[in-house]
Amino acid sequence: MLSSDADGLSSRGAAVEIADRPRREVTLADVARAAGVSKSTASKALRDKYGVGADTRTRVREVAEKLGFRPSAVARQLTAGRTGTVGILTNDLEGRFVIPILAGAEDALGAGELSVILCDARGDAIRERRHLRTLLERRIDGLIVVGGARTEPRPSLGRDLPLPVVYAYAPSADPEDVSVAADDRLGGLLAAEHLWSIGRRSIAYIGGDPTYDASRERAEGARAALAALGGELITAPMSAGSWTERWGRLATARLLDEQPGIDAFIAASDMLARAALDVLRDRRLRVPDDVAVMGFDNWPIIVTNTRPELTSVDLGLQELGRYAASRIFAALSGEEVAPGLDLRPVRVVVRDSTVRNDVAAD
Amino acid sequence: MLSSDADGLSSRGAAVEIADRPRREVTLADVARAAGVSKSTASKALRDKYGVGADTRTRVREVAEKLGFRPSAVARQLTAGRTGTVGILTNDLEGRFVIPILAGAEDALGAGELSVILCDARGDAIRERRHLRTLLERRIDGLIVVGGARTEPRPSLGRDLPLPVVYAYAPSADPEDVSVAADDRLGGLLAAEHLWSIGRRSIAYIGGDPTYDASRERAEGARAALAALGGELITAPMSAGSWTERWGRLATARLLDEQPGIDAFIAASDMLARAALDVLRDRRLRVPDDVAVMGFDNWPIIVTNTRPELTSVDLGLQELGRYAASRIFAALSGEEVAPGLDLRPVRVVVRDSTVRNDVAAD
DNA sequence: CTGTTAGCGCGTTCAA
DNA sequence: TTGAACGCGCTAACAG
Repeated sequence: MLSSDADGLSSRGAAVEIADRPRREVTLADVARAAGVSKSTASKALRDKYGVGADTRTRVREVAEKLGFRPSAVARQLTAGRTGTVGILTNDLEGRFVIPILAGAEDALGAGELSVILCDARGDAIRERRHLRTLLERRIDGLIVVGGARTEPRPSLGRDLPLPVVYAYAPSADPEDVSVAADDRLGGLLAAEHLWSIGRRSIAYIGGDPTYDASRERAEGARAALAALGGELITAPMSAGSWTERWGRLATARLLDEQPGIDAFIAASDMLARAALDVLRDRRLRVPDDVAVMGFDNWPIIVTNTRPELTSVDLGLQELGRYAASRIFAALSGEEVAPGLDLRPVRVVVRDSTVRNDVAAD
Repeated sequence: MLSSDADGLSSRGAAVEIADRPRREVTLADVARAAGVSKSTASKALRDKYGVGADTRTRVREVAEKLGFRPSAVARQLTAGRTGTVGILTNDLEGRFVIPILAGAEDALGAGELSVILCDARGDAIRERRHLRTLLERRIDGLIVVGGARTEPRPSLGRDLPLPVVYAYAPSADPEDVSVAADDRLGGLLAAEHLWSIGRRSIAYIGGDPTYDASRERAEGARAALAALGGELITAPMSAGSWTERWGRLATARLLDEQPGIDAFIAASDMLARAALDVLRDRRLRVPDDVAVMGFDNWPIIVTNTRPELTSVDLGLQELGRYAASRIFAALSGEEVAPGLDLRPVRVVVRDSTVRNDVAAD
């Protein structure tokens, strides 16, 4: 069922008036009347303001409690000028990258008493404008724009928005906007360093769709790290690359055939790494003994289900969401938030596919 | 960067007053003044109401446009009594089952001009109460409670909430509440019928964590279907079951060893099905020729990446979210929504792991 | 310490 | 066709 019925008030003055009204919320005036004080006194009493007698306060509170009074945030917002809401605008709600960011942001915002209004434009610019309009009319205090599948810069929503805006994951194309994103290049760099540190010297990269910046950045990072260490990154022509396991298997096989002696793979995603594991298994190559493998994303459901479990670069997306929220808070409290792209650190999570920790089961 | 600066208005009367105020939104009064009409006229003009001259209307609109007027939803809500918002309360935002439901609901609600306020209680009852309080104070028009990982009934939020509430995925324990969920039993039933229809007569079930209703319901459905067809479902003792691939491999191996002649597996999840595929592959059993395999969830990233691609039961979660939203709309428009659990249909998505469609690649 | 008054920004009577 | 006045629920400024 839906709407409930009246509450258990009664007693006191306005019995007749309230009794059986077709569903009205209990208002401050009701409380004040029932407590025999004025609205402003009731208001103060309920909010620990100075200037209210202790006895009055408790009486008002009891009455409010009994009546089931819920102060209307709407009314409060009208005078306060702030709504205590932050919009989160995304284009790919179903994508798995958006979720952790969203979760992190919601968590941080909620802890700061801000509610999240969620909008999914599903990649449609028209819908995006519509949602933006709605959000502005709702007088949100801040806005987080969460990029979808790709990390490429996205069009700015404009500089003249009357509120703090933070772009997360996919930065804004306008350098004057505030953007936060995961540092893919650093990820590649750390991955290569990790493999180097465990003695691998013949490290190959399995890229994803080469039109993705993320795939290229990760390769760049690895390449740079190895160059600094005196090594070199082995790559395959990636013109046909994609994010499918099918491609992962193909690329792995090709690399193994053409470049004998490979002792480690960096895959641009966990799915690709998993594909690599499958191929290595088929070829009776031991992981990590013969070949170490690591992926990107640290996607729990994948990395803990492969055999052996998969070392992976964690992009810290939840933390990214939290960080985006913190930028909003900063702006809201008057701080000057520096414009531009703020690249956030990532980290390598080591598992059995590069360093054996315990008995390999199965 | 954050708050922008003034807009390009100027001209007309109140130049001094507005000029450089510390960031005030353009209000209806501003528009009215600038257009030389009264507030009420401006209001009507902007909303196609009768009783406004055509020329007046266009003039007001031009002015509003130029001033960048955005009617405050907050103010409107105060008198309207409705806020045009729906709360979505979940306990497992990061879980992959919540997302499609959330996406479906957001889509349907957004199309109906309702905004979504998202709250994640992360399984904490205290936090849930707090969020609920906030939502009620924000005067949401409706509430959707989206269950997390498990499908078991959850505690009701109470019968006396002054708004329509719909529980999705995990129903409310109170039969007086409105609940919608995927029909797991039907899923098991359809799965078994599908396999039977392609000639399989020795069908085994790989369950997940046996403490999950979902795992048991699916088995029940399959068992019932086979019983009706004159068959019997082969199961393994599931006391040790879980949702990991590790368990999936174990269970598959055990079933194959103990029950020779199995020609089909129904796994309680796609991950488990994937594990089964791995074992079958290791044993050089052909899929689907020797053994057909199907999973549950129809999780895109998994089912399209296995070899062969995986037949799976789609729980229609996005549609479930949409349906939950529709229940809210119904209640909001005064319809009587029947209380109780409303089980929604699921469907089998056939792929190569049960019926070969095209050349097996790789 | 308490009560009265005046908005917040909009929509909606009801007169003019 | 237009405008003045009121109210939505609450808070903040002032009086008492």
